[in-house]
Amino acid sequence: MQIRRSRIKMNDLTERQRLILALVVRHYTETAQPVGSARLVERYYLEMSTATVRNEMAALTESGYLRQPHTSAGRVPTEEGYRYFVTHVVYPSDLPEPARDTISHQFHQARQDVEQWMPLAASILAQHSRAASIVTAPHSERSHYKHVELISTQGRQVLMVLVMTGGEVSQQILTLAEPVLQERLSAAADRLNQVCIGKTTEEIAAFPVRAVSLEKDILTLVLQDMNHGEQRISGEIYLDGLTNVLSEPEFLESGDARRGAVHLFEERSLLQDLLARTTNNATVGVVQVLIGGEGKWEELKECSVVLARYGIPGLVTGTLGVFGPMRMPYARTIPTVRFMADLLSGLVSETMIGEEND
Amino acid sequence: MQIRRSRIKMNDLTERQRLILALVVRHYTETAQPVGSARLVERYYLEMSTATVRNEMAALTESGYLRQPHTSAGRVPTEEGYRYFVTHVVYPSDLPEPARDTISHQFHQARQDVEQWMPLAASILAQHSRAASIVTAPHSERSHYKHVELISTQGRQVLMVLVMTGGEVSQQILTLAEPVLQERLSAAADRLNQVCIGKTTEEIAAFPVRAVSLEKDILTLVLQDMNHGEQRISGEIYLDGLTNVLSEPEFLESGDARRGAVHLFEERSLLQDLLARTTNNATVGVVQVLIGGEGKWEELKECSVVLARYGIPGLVTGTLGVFGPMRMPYARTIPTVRFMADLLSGLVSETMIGEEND
DNA sequence: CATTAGCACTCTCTTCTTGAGAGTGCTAAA
DNA sequence: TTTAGCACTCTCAAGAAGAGAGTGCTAATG
Repeated sequence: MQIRRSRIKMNDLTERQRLILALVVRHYTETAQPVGSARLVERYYLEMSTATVRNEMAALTESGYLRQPHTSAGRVPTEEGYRYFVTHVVYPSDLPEPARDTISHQFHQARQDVEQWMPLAASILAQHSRAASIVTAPHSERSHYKHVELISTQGRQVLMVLVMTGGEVSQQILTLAEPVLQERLSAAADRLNQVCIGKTTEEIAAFPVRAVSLEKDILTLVLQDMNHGEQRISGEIYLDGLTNVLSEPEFLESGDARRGAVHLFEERSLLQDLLARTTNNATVGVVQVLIGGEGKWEELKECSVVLARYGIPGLVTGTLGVFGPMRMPYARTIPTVRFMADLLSGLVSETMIGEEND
Repeated sequence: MQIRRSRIKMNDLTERQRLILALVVRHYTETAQPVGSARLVERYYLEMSTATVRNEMAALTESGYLRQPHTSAGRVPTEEGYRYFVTHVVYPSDLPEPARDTISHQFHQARQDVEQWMPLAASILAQHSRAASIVTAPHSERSHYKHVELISTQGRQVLMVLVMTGGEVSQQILTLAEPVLQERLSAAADRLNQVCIGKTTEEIAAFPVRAVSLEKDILTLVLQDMNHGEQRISGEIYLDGLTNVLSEPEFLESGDARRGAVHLFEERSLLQDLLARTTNNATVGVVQVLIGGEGKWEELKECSVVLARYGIPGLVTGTLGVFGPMRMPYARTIPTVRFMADLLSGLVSETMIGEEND
């Protein structure tokens, strides 16, 4: 909004105001209660009187960084307040050693089991951030054909399993005009595999179409599948830790907030949209903080989302992050998300780099 | 409990008592409010006075089928009351034609896309039962090897994709002692595929172990994967419609109930346990109703679960069902679950029957 | 003898009142 | 510029009172 920009200049706060803003944010994050001048002075041994703090708070309120739930209550950070806190006060810091070790260790346990990586990442992220986590599987921007397998089932139904060079797998049912024996299916698959291996969608689409009906049908389906995969913005979405969020007071009290959170978690298309619109052009490894839905998402009105992309830029990437109340311990959450993104990027590089080697 | 058995005889209710119990259940299911004698007479045009109804209600309360939240409130069905209702009053009925058509139609849309079957089943089930749905992917009790694919990635890491004859797919990372070229990997996979195709875990395990190190490693991993698949009780779990349940008054008001429901939905191992213990020896197509956790599941204290197994008995089976408040429209939910189970059974037969044909 | 009208009684739920507590803003002094 | 002092505001919890819904019991009825 323009009003916002013009009314609030980035560095219009004195050192002392920044301190007080930071302390209000910190105290509110911990207690979920509006914080008053007296509490602040007492709790943090401030070397000024409550009246001084009151004056500064009045100034911060005037500037739009704090607000009062009602006339005679303490102060609560506004969206702007959190935003200022995140950009100007929380300096990029690394996750402390012990936490890094724990996470690395937890991850190392499941190194072999590819299928466990994503749910595990989601679980660890949820556990360490004490919020809800969102992790998408790494997704290739270009698919390279590796192998197709045709499995005869009943009569004219054929199950097709398509494997890409990154290890992505997709399945489809193909209904033929007439029953075909497994041998013929295998032969067809073999021929296709020889011709298509390592090829991209465009390369396969450019093949001269042969007259052989069975192979043509399969090829069409293969292309459709590969295209479908490339069209999608992200891989499968893994979620965890919804309970963490729902037990925060914001969500216990407000039925609206709760509905929003649960809805966000159930409606994958909503999540897809959120991830696509916020991290689409984001740089890998850079943490983005979305506070209060930014007017675009009604469900996120009282929430914040901390996101980062991971993977190999331009090749395979995924998104991961955390969703919680606006009153979130950003100082801990942001480094956690960054660390997890780096960790998964490493994992993806190790596994997927072969894609370009064939 | 023994007390329960001895105090309540199955058919100790008069026709009129059964009617009143049924009406209390029905009215309470609709309104979520304790039902009083006057309401009942008025609402259902009963040809008796409120005093008579009061007497019968007193009798039903004495027998343990109804209870009063407090002295001067209306009646609410007890667990026993619901149980009696489900077993003696709701007679097995089919889902009405229009609902069947709608469901079949919705399903037909996604016939080709195997990967959409399970989430779609969960979504439809949630939508039609207006509760939360639980669907597990069909799971083979015996795995038959179909094909393995080895994909060279970085250095010593190899991605293995294993396909079974029902179309099940699993992936693992294999770390070799030294780097191996893609050609050698493909050759090894080819040899393995020729030898193992169609074999079960036991048959493969019985092979004389060759000295060739690479193949041996792969074979070990293949076996481990197949075993792992057979050990699991069910396939992946798909959930939907948690919002439906959470917007029921029971869950809006009681934080405990809400926590229980969300916890059940997040903790897959809990669900696994629930499904395993209730439907393990169940007959395919028979609907089971679990009311109030039966003392075994704290999380289900105020909830009911309606479950059925589907698939081909002894070969591939899965479980599907619905989870909601104890105050559930069983007369609609039970036929819906049964119909969905039959539908999926059909689908599985069509697709998977090939398993025995090789 | 089962059924029913009549009635006193019980318990919850909502609304209103009241007082304590926390916090503010303003003014005037240091 | 900072701070002590103070009147004022607003919420929240606890208690009081009345309405409403429903019950159980008793005595009358076909």
